[in-house]
Amino acid sequence: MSKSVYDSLMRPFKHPPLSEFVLERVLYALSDPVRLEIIRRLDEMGEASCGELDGGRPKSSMSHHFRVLRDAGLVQTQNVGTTHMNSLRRDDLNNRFPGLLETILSQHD
Amino acid sequence: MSKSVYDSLMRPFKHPPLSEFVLERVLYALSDPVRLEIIRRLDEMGEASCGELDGGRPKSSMSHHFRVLRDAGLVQTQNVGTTHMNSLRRDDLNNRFPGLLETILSQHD
DNA sequence: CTCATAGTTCGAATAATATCGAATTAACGT
DNA sequence: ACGTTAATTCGATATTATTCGAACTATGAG
Repeated sequence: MSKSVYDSLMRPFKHPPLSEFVLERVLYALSDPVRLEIIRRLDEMGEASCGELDGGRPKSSMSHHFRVLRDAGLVQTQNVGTTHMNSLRRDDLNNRFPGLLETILSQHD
Repeated sequence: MSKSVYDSLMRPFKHPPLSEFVLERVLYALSDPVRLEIIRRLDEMGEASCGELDGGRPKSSMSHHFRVLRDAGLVQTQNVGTTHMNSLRRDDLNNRFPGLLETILSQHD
């Protein structure tokens, strides 16, 4: 599911394995407006750096939110040069919680 | 959607209208293990009193959790005699957030 | 009317989160 | 090496939640 090819690039961050995904933690991570917005943008954009997604918010705040999202298994972050590229762990999420991500992302207003 | 017939029975509790449902609030309400369990039991049982769903937990704690669930629009509570009967606001939820409740309830482990 | 039952509300203690500046780390360009 | 950029970690503060006993409310039974 996760690409072992990229493992070395993702070393600095803990990306939990499927077996450690917890539904409550995923729902909690998505219950914050800032984090939900991050997920929506990543859904549209495919991938984005942290800087592209702050809405003028301090980096340290954003970093915190990204960590919550990573810990929940929603986002994976890989170092590419000096920036951190984030993307959704779509396949992993759909494998562990079928339909959940798509259903939440399909909600509007 | 909500039955006006029952309005008088539900007076003591504020049940938000569809227009006030907020996705983040719903996700937050479900991110607590106790509350998620309540929702799962209500899904199985159809309806239940508060007392039937406490797992030996204090009444005041349960009352708090039910309030969070009501405020999010997940649960409706009506006074019937001396007990409070709770049930899922299935139709309202499916109307406002199509598929969300079912998708979350279909997750296991 | 009195008592018991079912839940709520209040209040206080504890715990968990959020926010953000400052210091830190890492990788790149020159 | 040095400076720059990108983002994390640290630490402090503030906000918000959780928990639960005690007091309160409402309903029904006797």
